[in-house]
Parts: sequence; structure tokens; C-alpha cells
Amino acid sequence: MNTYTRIYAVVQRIPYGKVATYGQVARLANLTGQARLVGYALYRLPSRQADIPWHRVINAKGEISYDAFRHGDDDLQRVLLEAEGVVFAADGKISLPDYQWQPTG
DNA sequence: CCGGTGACCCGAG
DNA sequence: GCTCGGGCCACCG
Repeated sequence: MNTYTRIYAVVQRIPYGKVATYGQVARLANLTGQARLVGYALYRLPSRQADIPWHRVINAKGEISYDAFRHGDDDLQRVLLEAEGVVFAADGKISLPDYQWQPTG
């Protein structure tokens, strides 16, 4: 059970049409305060773990961070989320109170 | 081992 | 609204 494995496991638990913040994923993975690792893990996302809905992970501001990884697909993540029914505000932000994943168990 | 970097987050000014 | 500084860990050279 590696650090990455925990992160991937949590991301996989994010339900359809919902989103989670890096900090939230880190917390659920028992890696409180290590949100950067989540970003790094997804950045180094292995193709064999392609089942992971990486697009459902956003930052604490409810925005998407493509800054460093966009390799041609500007709003790929946005498109994927919109395909799941997630609505973006005019600012390009997501309403966390409405779409943030709230794990009950 | 050390230094730099990173899909981040929080607090202060 | 923006910039700076600190923090945690993993990868790369």
C-alpha cells in the first residue's frame, strides 16, 4: 500500500457528477496537509490506472488547475466534468457547496 | 544525501 | 484582487 495507491483509491471513490478538492482527497487518503502529493500523484498518473477519474479533482477554490500539465487539451477536464452534469460559473469556477463530494461513511 | 521543483493549502499584508 | 512565506512529501538530476 503505497502513498500513491491510497490517493488513487480515494479518487476512484469520487462519485459520478461530484468533485473533490486536493486537500480533501489528501485527508481521505490519511495524508492530511499533503495536498501536493495528490497533485503530484495525478500528474504522474500511470496509464494502467486510467480508470481513475482524475478530472473530478480540483483545487480548494473550486477551479481547475491546468497550468503545468496542459499538453494540448485546454479544457479537457472541464469538458469531462460538464459531461457529468457539473456546471461551471461564469468565472470558470465550480460551486463546491453543490458539487463537492461529501462522503458520509 | 542535497537542492530544486510541483495538477496544493493556509495565513498575513 | 495579488504577492510572500512556510509546510508537508515524492521525483529528478
